[in-house]
Amino acid sequence: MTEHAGTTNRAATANLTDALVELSFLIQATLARIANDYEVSLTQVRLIGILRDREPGIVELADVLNLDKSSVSGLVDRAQRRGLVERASTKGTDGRAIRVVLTAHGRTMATQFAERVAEAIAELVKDLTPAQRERFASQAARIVTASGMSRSLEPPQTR
Amino acid sequence: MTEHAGTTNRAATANLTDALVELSFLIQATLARIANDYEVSLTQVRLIGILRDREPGIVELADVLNLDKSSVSGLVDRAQRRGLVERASTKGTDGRAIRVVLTAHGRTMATQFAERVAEAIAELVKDLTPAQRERFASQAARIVTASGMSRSLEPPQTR
DNA sequence: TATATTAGTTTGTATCACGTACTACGTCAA
DNA sequence: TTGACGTAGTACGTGATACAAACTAATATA
Repeated sequence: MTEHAGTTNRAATANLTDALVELSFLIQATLARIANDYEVSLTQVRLIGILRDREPGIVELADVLNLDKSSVSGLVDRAQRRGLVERASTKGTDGRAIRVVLTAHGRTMATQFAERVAEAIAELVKDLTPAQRERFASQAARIVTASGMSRSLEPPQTR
Repeated sequence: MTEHAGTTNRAATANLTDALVELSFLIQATLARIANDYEVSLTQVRLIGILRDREPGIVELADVLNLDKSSVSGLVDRAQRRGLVERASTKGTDGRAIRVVLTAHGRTMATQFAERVAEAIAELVKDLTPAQRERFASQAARIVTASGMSRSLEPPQTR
């Protein structure tokens, strides 16, 4: 039995599963490779990506990254040791809370990183026609939003 | 300027990048969540996925997983400690080499895992029509094969 | 045979993620 | 006001992951 249009059977599901899982590994490997060029981990990249348009506290970061706050505390420690972020005080509002802020160096890296990722992704999809690319992107976006996922690398609209 | 058909500009690239990166995080999170139900790591799952239709040595595994062989050695150690895999001798052909083989328990887990992943992915794409799903899967597959990636979770056809 | 290569392990280092326990600050109610 | 509770963040211990470098043992090759 070959795969023809409209089959919602087991074979089609397996194809879809394989394709999406493999695609996700491919994207992650791409991100990891670029992160490696900058000698930071993928998690560090997610961190500075989030910080591009926010100045969250540890708990808020833990929520966005879906990590325990103790994990984030250490994560910020290491990013700080590398000069990517700083802990800034909340201006008198709350004596416990801090804000995690990008340094100039961290901001530069975040920007460069985003560019390199965009290039790498563009290279991956170069065989698709622009129309196919657009459909593909919009369906991917639809799947993501339908899942109610919190965004991670490129936090979208600021509003 | 809004995004209309056929724009190959910066905005469209950013959309595509975001969508694919976020989709990859979504899929990975899905895999990680299921792996967590079985109290194994995502890497362990990749390992037993590969072993479903092969009996590779450490170096071959390192190649497929894109890890250092020393990493794989430890990975297999831990999987072995959990009764998922075993180190079997190559039958006299090469005194140095071993084969990494699934145990019955490991095989059961690999099968169950694959089923649960398929269900979860199907749930993610439930809003797309079958035709859209098919197109989406085939384009994803096209991207993966064009990249020359080695597969990781569901090693494809044995033929 | 002597040398080089290969398969795999071991050791040391760094990161990551978790849970628990702890400190310090805030909030709320009696 | 003060005492109980909740919250933000850190510290510590554990286990997994990944790497590089050094090592052993077996195999290839000159």
